[in-house]
Amino acid sequence: MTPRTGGQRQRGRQFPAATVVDGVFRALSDPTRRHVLERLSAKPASVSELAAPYQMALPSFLEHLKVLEKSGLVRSRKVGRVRTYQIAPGRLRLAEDWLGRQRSLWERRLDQLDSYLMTMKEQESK
Amino acid sequence: MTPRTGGQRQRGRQFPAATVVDGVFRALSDPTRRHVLERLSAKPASVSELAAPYQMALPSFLEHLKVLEKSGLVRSRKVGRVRTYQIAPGRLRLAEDWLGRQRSLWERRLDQLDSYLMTMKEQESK
DNA sequence: ATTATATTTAGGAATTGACCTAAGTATTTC
DNA sequence: GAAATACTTAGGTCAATTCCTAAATATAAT
Repeated sequence: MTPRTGGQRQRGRQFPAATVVDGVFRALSDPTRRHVLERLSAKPASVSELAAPYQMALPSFLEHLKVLEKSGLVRSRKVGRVRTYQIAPGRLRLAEDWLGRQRSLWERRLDQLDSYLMTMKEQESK
Repeated sequence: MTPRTGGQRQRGRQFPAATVVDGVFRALSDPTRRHVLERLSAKPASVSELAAPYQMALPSFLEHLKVLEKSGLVRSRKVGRVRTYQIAPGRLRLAEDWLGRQRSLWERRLDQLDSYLMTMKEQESK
């Protein structure tokens, strides 16, 4: 019953438990989505208001909103036929924290050994 | 010779000029890649050293390193047959800045109007 | 010169992501 | 209640991502 019958070994991702952070960074990796977030920083807005600046078809744009909401970066509520989106700051801080932690770590390091192996001659590689 | 002959209108992405930030966030959206970065925060390491903890095939793992390097988050140099990777702090700060800017913006906002439309009843939507 | 080591390249398959058009559904408005 | 309005759902294409195996290349060691 064990796998490994033939060709493929593993198909999906190496880390099945994609953390929340994954989703946040993925959501942020798209310019449209980042623009939307910037827009929402100013104030909440409806789907059509948010979609207006883009020439993208509505359903496509909706996908982006779904990604954002699933990542926890925004929340939405529907009142009547209008759905309004709003920023949800929590997740953002999560990403920021990861980055900050990392940065502080390696900044100290790099400061310390400044160059290490790497600076020994700048001999390119590519 | 112009497109738009039939069905499809636009194929690629809406923003052809994917900024540097795009790549950085994308690179960060994968747990393997984040782990590698964490690892490199401690000190530079070779491909095989970095790959060791993962059961992934080497070529697959190499892909991740390439993504990281293309995003500018790490740099590498090959000496002899060994390629060594190292953190490159610049890009990271870029991402951190974007996040920080955003956060400060909306934190102020949310503080101000605290609830707005959204809190009017918590009527779910899903 | 061989053999071992450390990557690299080539080539593929499955999934996911980002778009699209067309056709709903639910709420107002008139 | 008929027609707008504001999303939603369904279904499809194409490209990029994420893994894989097998084979190649470059260096180092013997």
